Amino acid sequence: MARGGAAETSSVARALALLAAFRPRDRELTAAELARRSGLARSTAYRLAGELAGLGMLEQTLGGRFRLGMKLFELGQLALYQQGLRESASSFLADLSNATRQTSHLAVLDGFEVVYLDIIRPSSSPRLRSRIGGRLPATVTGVGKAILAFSPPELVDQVLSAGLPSLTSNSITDEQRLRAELAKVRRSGLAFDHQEQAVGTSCCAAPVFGSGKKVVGAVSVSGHTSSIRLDLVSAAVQSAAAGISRVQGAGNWYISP
Amino acid sequence: MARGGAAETSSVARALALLAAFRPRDRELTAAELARRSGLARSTAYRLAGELAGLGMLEQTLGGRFRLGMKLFELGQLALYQQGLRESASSFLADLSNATRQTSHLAVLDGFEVVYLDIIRPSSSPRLRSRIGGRLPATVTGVGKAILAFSPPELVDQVLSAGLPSLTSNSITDEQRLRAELAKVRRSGLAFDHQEQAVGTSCCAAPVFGSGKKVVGAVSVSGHTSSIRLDLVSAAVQSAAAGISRVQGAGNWYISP
DNA sequence: GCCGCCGTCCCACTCAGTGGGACAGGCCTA
DNA sequence: TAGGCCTGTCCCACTGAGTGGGACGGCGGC
Repeated sequence: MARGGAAETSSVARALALLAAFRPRDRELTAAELARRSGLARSTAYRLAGELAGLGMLEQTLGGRFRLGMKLFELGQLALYQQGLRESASSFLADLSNATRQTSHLAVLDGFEVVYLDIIRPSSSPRLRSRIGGRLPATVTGVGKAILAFSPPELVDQVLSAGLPSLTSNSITDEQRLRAELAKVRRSGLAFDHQEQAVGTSCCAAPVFGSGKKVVGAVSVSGHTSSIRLDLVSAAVQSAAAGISRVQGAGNWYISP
Repeated sequence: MARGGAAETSSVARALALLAAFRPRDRELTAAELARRSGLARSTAYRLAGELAGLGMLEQTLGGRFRLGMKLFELGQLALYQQGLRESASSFLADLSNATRQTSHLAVLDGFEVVYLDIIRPSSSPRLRSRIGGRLPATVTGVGKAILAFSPPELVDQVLSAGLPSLTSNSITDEQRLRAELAKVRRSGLAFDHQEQAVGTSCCAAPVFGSGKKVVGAVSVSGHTSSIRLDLVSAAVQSAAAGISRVQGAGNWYISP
């Protein structure tokens, strides 16, 4: 064999590089395009893609192009199901959206970023930029701050030392300010996002706890800054988070011990 | 190297065997359990699982056990997003559930089975057995029959020649009877499931078309046989399917050409 | 006509992946 | 307490599976 053009070595890493070559925009990619994006040799990419297609991880369309396969969706859904979080949260999220007439989110922390597990948007409400499965830096989102505030200090240190990204002029980029913010979140049980992730969007979030009172995620309600009253929705967000925590087996977590 | 215990050869196939070892029930598996289920050597399974964990496809919990990773969910969601179907269907599905007060489904065909892309259950409605990402034989479901009825004859022949599974005593197992049923579906634009997939559950489905008037999936409303009036929901199902088809770019598909 | 890019296939080389085995530790039952 | 069984974890010699360079024909634009 020979050295991979850039970095990857093992076969599985190469195969994953092919899958990771897909970005939200593109629906189908040619084998040559896959080779270019993954940095693999053309013939290798071609053969690997064919193999992945045989396994259902990719699908080959009539033009010989490739797109992400249904098996991938199936496995991903299984991953979610096994975490159990979304299942127990779904009805609470729906109630939350109905009551507030705003978009509600369920997210977990993965590395230094939050991943959205579920998003429920009332038909009346305008579409936001968030997407199920999408990810954002934890420090600029309400859900991220809600999770971090109740995470072990070592984790917070790691996240902070990785740098504080800035998505808008409101994003918190100062470490001390963020620590103070997290302390406030810890006291109130609520995290807010005042146009820190996107201009014109505000959000109110609360942490969700699992067994052992360990934080496992967060829920939020967000909407256009002009159309959402954070003070009015905060109680609903908090009670939804508490409800999900209860189902997750956290018992009565709030009202500081 | 040496022969795989059972069948698989390539590295990626081996890695996928590890992922496929997970079943809906189990949340976490030990490396040894993974080895047993996948038929791989213990040391191979151990190393591969570690590699997959490094890539985010698996997650390693404190006990050294493994579970499906968040990256998998992310990729699966991307696969769905790129198909575009669920996005455009979501509001129609929600309307459908609201209007009928029953569970609505969106499904596509994959091989000889249907895969559920989305399921919306009104909070009042009891939980059915269906699961997002779950699959069932096409011939015993309303959505499956709706899709098959408008699929190329060759595909129907393939599905039929693969055998007609029987999940309840109502499942159609006779090829001629199923062909007659599909013809009826083609005329009416509606497919029904009278306890053919599960005893006590009935369903009404309609096909969804994409560009070129090609069938791309189906929507359905289903509920407990005693609580659902199929004749009353059929119009709603049909109009929802038509709406999704319109958004998908199928134009006016119905009213036979 | 030429050029560039595509999908597809072949094949010799070689090193990455494989699995047998070893070791320590945990959890049973006896 | 001793024995058995099953873990997680690591090492390492062997080898065949995976790699990528290259070739071929077809397609589309200039």
